Amino acid sequence: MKQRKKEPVRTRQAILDAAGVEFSIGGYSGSGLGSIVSRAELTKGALFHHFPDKQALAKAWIADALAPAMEKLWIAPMDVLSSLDAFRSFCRARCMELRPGDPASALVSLTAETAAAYPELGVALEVVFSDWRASIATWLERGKAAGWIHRSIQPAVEASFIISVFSGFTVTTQCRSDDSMHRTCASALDAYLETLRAQ
Amino acid sequence: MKQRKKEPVRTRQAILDAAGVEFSIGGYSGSGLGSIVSRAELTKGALFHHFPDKQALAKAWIADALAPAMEKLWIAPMDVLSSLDAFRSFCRARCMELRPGDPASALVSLTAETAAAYPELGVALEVVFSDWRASIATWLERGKAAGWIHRSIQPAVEASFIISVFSGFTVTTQCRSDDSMHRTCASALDAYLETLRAQ
DNA sequence: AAAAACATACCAACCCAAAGGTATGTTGGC
DNA sequence: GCCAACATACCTTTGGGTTGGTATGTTTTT
Repeated sequence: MKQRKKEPVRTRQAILDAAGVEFSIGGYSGSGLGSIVSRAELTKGALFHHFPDKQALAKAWIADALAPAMEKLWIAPMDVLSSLDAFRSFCRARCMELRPGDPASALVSLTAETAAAYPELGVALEVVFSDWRASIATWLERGKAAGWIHRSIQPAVEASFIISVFSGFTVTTQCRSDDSMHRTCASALDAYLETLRAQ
Repeated sequence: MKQRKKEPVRTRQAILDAAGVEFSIGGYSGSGLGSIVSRAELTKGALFHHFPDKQALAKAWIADALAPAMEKLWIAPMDVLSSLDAFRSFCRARCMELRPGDPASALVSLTAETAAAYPELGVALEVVFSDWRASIATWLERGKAAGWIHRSIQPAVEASFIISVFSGFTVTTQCRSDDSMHRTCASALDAYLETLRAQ
């Protein structure tokens, strides 16, 4: 029996990575465990050693891969944005990159697909949304305190709105292969963000 | 053999209805043809007589059920909205009703799930989006001409944005069972729409 | 008008591949 | 030696899809 070197953490990560690719393309129901393990060049034995079942795998992926990816690409960079214009160009950049591989796109697609049928996954995904939302709310708070965000803005409500806008973009841009829709979305968001400016 | 009375159109519709329920809950990959026909109290024979395969069934449902439903609930009512305030309360109402059964919710969820993996379905869904977008753009045009929408607004861009906002709402409201998120979304959209007002 | 001929609508049973998951190994490493 | 970390083989169910037939209309013929 051809047995590979034993590297549990590496193996686990390989499975999560493969699962991520499959989930991002085919969604949850559309991704078979067979495709996942073969993509990772492993076997079901390895998979079921690390995860009790498919849903647990998905939850682990959400918590251990998707959430960190969101943190890295969409949340952490906001810490250094100290003006509305900086935020706007940040949003524009994220916007133009919205494609199936992007963590935000995966987050949204998976939520849309599974939240109704698999409440447990919905909860796990909501956690990620929640962090995202909170980070934007915090940023808005900072902006209000520093004076570059209008006083009338309610950070919590506004953050929910912005999250929804990005979520919507990931859906509406999904049908088009060219990036005309991406540009339109980026422009529209840009125009909208201008309304947050302190006068 | 127990054979029901032959009512092809009724049968076809029953299958489409059942498919709609299943798709709205479990998505495309998550819905089996078995569940669909059993829900319709029919058999696979009936299904495959009316539709060549699963994808064709989905496409037929999109064109013959989803699109009309969108037209009826989200598009046609806009014809009689002759002020920004009327539009705002219309949007608020649609917003509060955003749940898995709503056509917009199904449209968004299915798009998020299938657009990447099943381009043909993506095209069919894009058609629905396109009509929706066009109707809002037209409404904005009317508003500009009549003077209750600000001159600087670009109807096409703005329409895309509004569609995205609704799409995003269907996703972000999906995890929560209570309607707190619905209210937040409705309020945020309401505040946003105010910025379209002619001064 | 009735019967024969044809076409449509549907059912029951089956097929095979793939699904998620289990049981039973081996093997590397402390 | 022993247990964690894998591999192999298999099991059961469900997936989409087919097959062959039968009941029901509809049309044609006489």
